[in-house]
Amino acid sequence: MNSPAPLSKTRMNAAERRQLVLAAASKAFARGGYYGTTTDAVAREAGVSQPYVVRMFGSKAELFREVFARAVERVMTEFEPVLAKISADPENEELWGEMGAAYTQLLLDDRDLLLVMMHGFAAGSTPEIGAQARTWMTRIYTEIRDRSGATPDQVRTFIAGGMLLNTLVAMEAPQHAANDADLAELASCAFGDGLDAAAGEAVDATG
Amino acid sequence: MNSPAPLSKTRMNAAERRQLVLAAASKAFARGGYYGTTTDAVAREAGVSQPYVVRMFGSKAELFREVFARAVERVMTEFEPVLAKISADPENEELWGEMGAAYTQLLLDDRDLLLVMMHGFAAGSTPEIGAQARTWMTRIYTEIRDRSGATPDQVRTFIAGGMLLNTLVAMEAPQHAANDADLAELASCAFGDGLDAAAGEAVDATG
DNA sequence: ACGATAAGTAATCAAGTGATAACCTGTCAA
DNA sequence: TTGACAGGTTATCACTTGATTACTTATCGT
Repeated sequence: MNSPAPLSKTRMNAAERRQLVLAAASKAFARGGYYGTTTDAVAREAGVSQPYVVRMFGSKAELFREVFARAVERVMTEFEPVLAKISADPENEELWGEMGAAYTQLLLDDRDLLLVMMHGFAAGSTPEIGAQARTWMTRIYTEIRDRSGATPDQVRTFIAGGMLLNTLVAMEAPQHAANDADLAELASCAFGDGLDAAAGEAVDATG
Repeated sequence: MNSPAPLSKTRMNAAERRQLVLAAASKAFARGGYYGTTTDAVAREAGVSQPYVVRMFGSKAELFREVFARAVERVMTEFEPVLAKISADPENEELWGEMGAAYTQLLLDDRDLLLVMMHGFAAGSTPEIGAQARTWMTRIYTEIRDRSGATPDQVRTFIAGGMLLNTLVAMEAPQHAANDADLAELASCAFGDGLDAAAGEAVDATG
């Protein structure tokens, strides 16, 4: 299937290589989701052989689980300081904007994380993934709720906004905003400022 | 691959059969998304042979496009009367609740529609699907905005709520709410009333 | 009756896919 | 030096999957 010429003869220790493969898998799964991504694509992205990827994680499903978990954990970590602020000053509605900004920033920083997260949720009807997806969604919800002391509806609204952002990124709305004023309006409304930075280079109208 | 014994010798005309296959495809794609669903699964669901499905629509991608389009169109149709009301009485904030209720009702009525829609959006990075996904998202946005006369942010908030509902349904949150009080709280907050009806039979904790 | 056309199916394929087994080769302790 | 283990790869498999081709058989106008 795939057998990249080893770029260098020097070897990595397993832990290092593992991180590298996880990063590659994150990128690959972000694009295609669970079913739409082959282990070979991950391997190529990582610059290793396909059997190595499979053996390293046992199975494709196991690999996805790990990538999924890392993504959610990273998101939660990024929320942490803002949640601390909200916890200290619960009345300050403005801090929710800061939460949104944190999410948007993460998106600009590493969109793959959020896309992986979304694909995990979307593949929730697949039993192997679904249970984990529910667990993570619950964790996200309770963490935000408990740390912020917000009402369920406040938390719901925030998470909902995140889901829309994920969706817009998944359909590459920012890249195509230049060709569609209405889509641009929705995107800029959802992303707030900093969208322009996110857009990167636009894509021609045929895309 | 699949060759179901013809249940009856009587034939349908193509148009009828087409609708039947589209309904089956809707169900199948709702579960697995684009990549996670085989044409054979669609065929089995429809009770026809796999080659027939492919030939009838030209390709799997074409079939999905049609299913996707029907789903979005159906959703828009369902919004129509409520949008008319909002248009006539723009100040009445309560009508947005009615929009949400319309969406929830559609969800209870035929969750497949919304799941297909979501999977279409989620698969947006696949070029064949992405362009259509963006077109539809734009259509939904402009339609709601123009017919209601609402601000972009009002519309954004509404669509965001829809995306969360889709996600929760995709991960089968209602069915598992009984086993997880926090997930149940989020779900009941997102769905509003009528969730209990949606839950149907719960599923044991291993699911 | 009959033949043309539409509504299907059976058989088959080439490509792709996750996984396994067997093998190679740096690296490092003794 | 050497030998053993960790870090990889090559080769290969069984199975799936979308698609194509060729065939069968209802149905209906004449």
